[in-house]
Amino acid sequence: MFSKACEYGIKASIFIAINSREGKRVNPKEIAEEIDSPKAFTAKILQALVRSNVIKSVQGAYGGFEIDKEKISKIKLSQIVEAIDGDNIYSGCGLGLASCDEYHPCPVHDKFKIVRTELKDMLENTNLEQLAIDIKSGSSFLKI
Amino acid sequence: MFSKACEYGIKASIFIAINSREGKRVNPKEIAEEIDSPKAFTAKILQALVRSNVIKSVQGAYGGFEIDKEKISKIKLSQIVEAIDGDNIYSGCGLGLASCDEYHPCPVHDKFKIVRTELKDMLENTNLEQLAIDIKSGSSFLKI
DNA sequence: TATAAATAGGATATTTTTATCCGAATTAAA
DNA sequence: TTTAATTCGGATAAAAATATCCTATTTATA
Ligand code: FES
Ligand code: FES
Repeated sequence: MFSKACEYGIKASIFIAINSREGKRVNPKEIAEEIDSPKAFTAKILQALVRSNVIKSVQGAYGGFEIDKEKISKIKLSQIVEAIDGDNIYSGCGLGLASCDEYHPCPVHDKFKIVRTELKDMLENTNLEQLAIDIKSGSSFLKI
Repeated sequence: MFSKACEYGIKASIFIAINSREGKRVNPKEIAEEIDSPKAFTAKILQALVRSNVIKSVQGAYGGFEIDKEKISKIKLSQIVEAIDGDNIYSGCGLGLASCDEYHPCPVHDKFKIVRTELKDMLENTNLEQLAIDIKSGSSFLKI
């Protein structure tokens, strides 16, 4: 469904959100350990998330990654997915036609569109704060 | 969402179904042209579909690929997807945890499960005959 | 101002997916 | 029985995704 990069990106964002709510910055090493991902690869993804304004980086000593507290509840899963995997999962044809077009539909268009829209709505209606809270309360997990 | 191999596999199966309904066998060259896919790669996928009993091959001169007429309406999209991409899209965790487990859920589990189940139901309730008919009537397309 | 801790980013390596090629095996028909 | 058309399957190549490594740059603090 999502690329590995995107999975790491989502989990990393959630972990950063948890820590930012407590005023703590985190670095790639901690993040990679917490979400069980390759550190250097994760660092690349973090850079991408910084460029697309999902997270913020602070360079230099005592730096790290963080998210403005007020922004945590405003960042939707869809922004993270789009930043890393692009919008194909939302708008692309399920069978790989050049574009998903009502007037030139692939055989699964009508049925696929419903599922795709539901996925889109789900991602657009889920924000980082919701996800961070569940981790914190121990009712969901970032690894294993 | 689906791999290229899976997209080609679905489109090829639909094209074979259309032709089998008319008693015609088709070969990888015709298939690749009709679904706009690389011929040799498509041939490999056809072999996999033969091995998993989705389609039937007839070797030698005047051979080709076909599907038993009575089977066309019985082959679900889900069988094709499973044969090529496996069952991860149905049963795997959306964030890549080792397994999707109610008792050890990832942060998006509850919401993701709903979408994943809807996708599964969609694929299980769609058969090749339905898809072939729309192509034949010109209301859906296999390429461009 | 020097130092140490941190992100940025380019180069490279590995793995997986996608794609191509070619000879062997099969088979219907001439 | 020979030929031509066809699938099968192994070997290889190319491209993309995933992963690693190293150096440059930034910056807070001693
Ligand atoms: S055209 Fe294929 S999903 Fe819309
Ligand atoms: S645990 Fe991640 S989707 Fe179920």
